[in-house]
Amino acid sequence: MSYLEDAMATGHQIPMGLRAAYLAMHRQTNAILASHGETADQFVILGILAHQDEITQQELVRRASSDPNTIRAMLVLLEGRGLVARHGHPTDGRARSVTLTRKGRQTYERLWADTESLRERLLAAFRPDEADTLIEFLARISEAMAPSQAGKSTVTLKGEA
Amino acid sequence: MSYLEDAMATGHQIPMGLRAAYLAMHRQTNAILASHGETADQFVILGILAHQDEITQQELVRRASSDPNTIRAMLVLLEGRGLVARHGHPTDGRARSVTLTRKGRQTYERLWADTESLRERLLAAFRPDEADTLIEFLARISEAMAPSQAGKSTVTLKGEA
DNA sequence: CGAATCTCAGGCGAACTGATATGC
DNA sequence: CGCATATCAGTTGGCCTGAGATTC
Repeated sequence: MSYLEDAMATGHQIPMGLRAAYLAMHRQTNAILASHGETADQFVILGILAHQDEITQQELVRRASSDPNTIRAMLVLLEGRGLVARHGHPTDGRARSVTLTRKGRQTYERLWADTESLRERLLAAFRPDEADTLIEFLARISEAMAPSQAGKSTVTLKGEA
Repeated sequence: MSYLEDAMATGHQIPMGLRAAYLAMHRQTNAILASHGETADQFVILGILAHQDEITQQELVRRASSDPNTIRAMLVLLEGRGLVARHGHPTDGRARSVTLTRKGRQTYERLWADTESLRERLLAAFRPDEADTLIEFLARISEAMAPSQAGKSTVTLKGEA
């Protein structure tokens, strides 16, 4: 195999591997949470709020790698079930600040416990230093795929930091 | 931070990082393919067929990390647009073997070219040896998240290979 | 017979586009 | 004014469950 064919194969394997890994994790998570009437994506929202409460929907959009319309629809669902609450932002009249209700926090803690075995299986596959490397690699992918990077290819990287 | 808290944070960062990376890539791919009326997931199907034609839907399900109903629905769409064809399997009467049409192959080659800059941006973020490591790490995640591994946690790994 | 492959009907969460209202 | 935040209507692709037909 030539150098170019190697690069082409690698350029194909990373997206396909990333896809397979994410979908496998997403399915397993959904399978576990389905018995509680929850989804993996809702679990993500609750998790973000559990770690930092009282944030705007805009901030939720950013941290959940989602978009305003999707986040709003999910919050409407979660609010209807009494897991989150939305209030007007104290200083910015446009914003809505989202918080976990007590029921929401209790629900999240149970879901976190139920998904413990999943995280164990994940961590068991990596040494501590490997896990750190993996996390850094994943961050590099996110950065490289960021919308602001559109149009910037290998060549244009020359003049950058 | 204690050892346990470190492990907990890592167990949280890997799924969130994986999610962010995949969604970012998926969005960028969809954004590029949208002008051709294609989706990233359809591009995946075409890519699998382009690399190995004449496979069963079952095999497509496995390689695309999908499920039979989804694959069928997507193939119906692709077949309606003349990109793929389905025939009865020669030896197994239950199976349907799927092939790319000439139009399908031409379409795929154009989509592959259009997404070239995306793969370049991805590869530019990693040294060749890092890319290999990343691919191996992603494969480990898929393996750890495989449905057959359900119920097997860290503890049960002791008696395994 | 059981198991595997595919089809079909129906429903749903998530993501998108585009337009709109409101406050910075 | 432009810009940011959020809402709303509508559409879609993708994924799921559950059922069935057919074939191995």
